[in-house]
Amino acid sequence: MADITVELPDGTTRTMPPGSTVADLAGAIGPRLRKDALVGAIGGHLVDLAAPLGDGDQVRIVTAASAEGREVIRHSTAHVLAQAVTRLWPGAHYAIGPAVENGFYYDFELPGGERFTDADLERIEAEMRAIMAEDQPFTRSEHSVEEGLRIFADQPFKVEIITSVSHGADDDEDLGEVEAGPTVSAYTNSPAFRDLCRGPHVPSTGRLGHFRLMRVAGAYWRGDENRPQLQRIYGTAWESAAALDAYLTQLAEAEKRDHRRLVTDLDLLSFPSELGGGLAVWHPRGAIIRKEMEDYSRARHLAGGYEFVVTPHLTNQRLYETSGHLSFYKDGMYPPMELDNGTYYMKPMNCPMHCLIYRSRARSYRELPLRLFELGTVYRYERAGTLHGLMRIRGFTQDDAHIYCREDQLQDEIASLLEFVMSVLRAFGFTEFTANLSTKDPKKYVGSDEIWEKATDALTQALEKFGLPYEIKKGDAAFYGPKIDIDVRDAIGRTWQLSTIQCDFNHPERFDLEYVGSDNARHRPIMLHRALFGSIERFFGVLLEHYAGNLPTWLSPEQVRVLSVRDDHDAYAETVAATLRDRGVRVGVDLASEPLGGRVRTAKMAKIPYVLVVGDDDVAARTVGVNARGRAAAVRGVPLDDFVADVVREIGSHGAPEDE
RNA sequence: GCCUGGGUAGCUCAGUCGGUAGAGCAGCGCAUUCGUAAUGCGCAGGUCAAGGGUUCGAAUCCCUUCCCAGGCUCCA
Repeated sequence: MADITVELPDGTTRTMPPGSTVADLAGAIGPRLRKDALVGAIGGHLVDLAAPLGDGDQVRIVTAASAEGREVIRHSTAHVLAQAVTRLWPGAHYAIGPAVENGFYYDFELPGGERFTDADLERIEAEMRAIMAEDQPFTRSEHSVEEGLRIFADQPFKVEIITSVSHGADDDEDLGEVEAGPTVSAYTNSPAFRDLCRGPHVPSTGRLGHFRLMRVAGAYWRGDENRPQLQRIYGTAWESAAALDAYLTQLAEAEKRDHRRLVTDLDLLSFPSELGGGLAVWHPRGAIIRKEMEDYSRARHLAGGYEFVVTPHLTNQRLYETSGHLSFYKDGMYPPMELDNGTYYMKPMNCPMHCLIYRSRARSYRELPLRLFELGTVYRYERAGTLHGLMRIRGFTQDDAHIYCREDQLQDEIASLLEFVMSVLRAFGFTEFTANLSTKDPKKYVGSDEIWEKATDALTQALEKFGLPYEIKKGDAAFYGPKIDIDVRDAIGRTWQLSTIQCDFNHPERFDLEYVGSDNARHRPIMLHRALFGSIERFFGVLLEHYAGNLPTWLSPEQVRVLSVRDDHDAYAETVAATLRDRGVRVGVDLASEPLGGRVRTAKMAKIPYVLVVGDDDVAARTVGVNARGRAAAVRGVPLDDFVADVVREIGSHGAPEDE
């Protein structure tokens, strides 16, 4: 047999003896690579190290510390999880077990309807470590469909997968397990355990080990709430102990900055159970932050050519019949109130009401674009299990605007909108943005193809203009028009979807909105929906987590706290506070009733940007001792007037003590 | 809505086999007068989420409801 020549990623070629595998190739390149190699990629398709090479193949060796490598590790760890569970619970059925972001899961059905508890995780983890210590090889085998059905005869979920794939189903979930085709593949890592799987896997279980089982959860088979609910075990797995530690540290960090903890610790707001789930009351400190956010938003909107409107929280159902929402979204609305003059609903959105304002009189083309803005509070009956602090809540306030414009204005309007959105988000400390562009679902849409194309173009060009990285989500648009969603990246690298810009060809039609053009004829305007924060509550939560509670000075409820060293400095402390207050600074005073150290600590724990300490020297020289948040040492003897000027400047520029 | 786990003082949590509830922090009072992350002592604080059941006796066992956490599903 002739030698095999393969091409490596750098373009060089290498000739190998016939029958060589990916592992042989890695070994030929270097012993270190042979050791680090986890799987290979032939023509971009991941394969086991044991896979044979073919002449002319383009081959790449994949090591553990790569996205592909981690995915393989996670997938292989999931197999070991299933193996451990079948050892501990003989007769357990295992369903699917893919790699996911940061880890993996596996779904099980235990004999006799038994459930996992948190305590079981420890046992399972120990069993997994034993399997890894046994260093079992993962061996691939291929079978006909009939054979596959026989092998997995006692695994009903596997049988269902094999059956559906062999019938040509193209369910993504199934394809994670097996590839469509006349054969199915399986991996055996001990005589006692075999799993249906497309692979590839690490060469042996000994290559795994930097993992941790995280939690038990219920999950519907096939993600369908009408089908049985399985027991899902989630885990995380990494290529090294260091990577695992880094991940666990990041989780701990995220937990520390959980907004639900911070709102309590900082006394910002609460969710009294008397109100029912998903409804918050804002305490004074939280309300100050919120007011600052709203004031800033209003000021920017005013400057941006928006007109403010106000609409009621309650409406007759006729409105939602006109808008068409009722038939679609009734489930998400609070139930109707039947009154003698009709049926009323809490409003779940502001758009239809803004349309009524537009329609309240004849509109001229000269008025367009007409930008209506409202901090509109809406109520949506989110299902109980979906509520999550401020992030998913039942009563919330949208910074909602609807822009009515002519077709020839669409392009410019969208471009300036995008700029406006990013500019406002930057003022809140976000610097990294990405976007998603959702395009037409060909099966479900209203409006002409022409207008869809025009609007999609306008959105695309705006994204290009600002160099915003974006992904196209084909068919993801609402039926009424294409949209851009903007994600921000926070201080610890998580992304949050905040803003949205949506084209709407439906409302203008349903509300019969018109304007009189320069040609004296009636035309239909285009409507844009856009929210910048999305919801104030959610944005507030995101901000808290982004800053870990250390809000920039302009947003801090208490910007400065003045502490006197002894009570004969109390009067001067009050003078300092009054001076700051006169300049619009929010300032508190903590007089000398308990030791200074304790008062400093209290102020620090409240994350107050500036703690001022005043004693003998300061009274004499009209100075303050400045202890800035995030700074190791205090600065003594700062002239009061200098401090006032600095802090006023910082507030105006949306700065924080940490910036200096 | 579904699965699992929870709900004990304002917060964080302990409470053994079913025998009427405990700590730290916070709060209040008194003392302390102190130069940068916890001054001391004392006091008060509870329908053990709510309702029902079992029991001589329930924070503890059972049922229902509400709320919370993590998932699933959903998210106009």
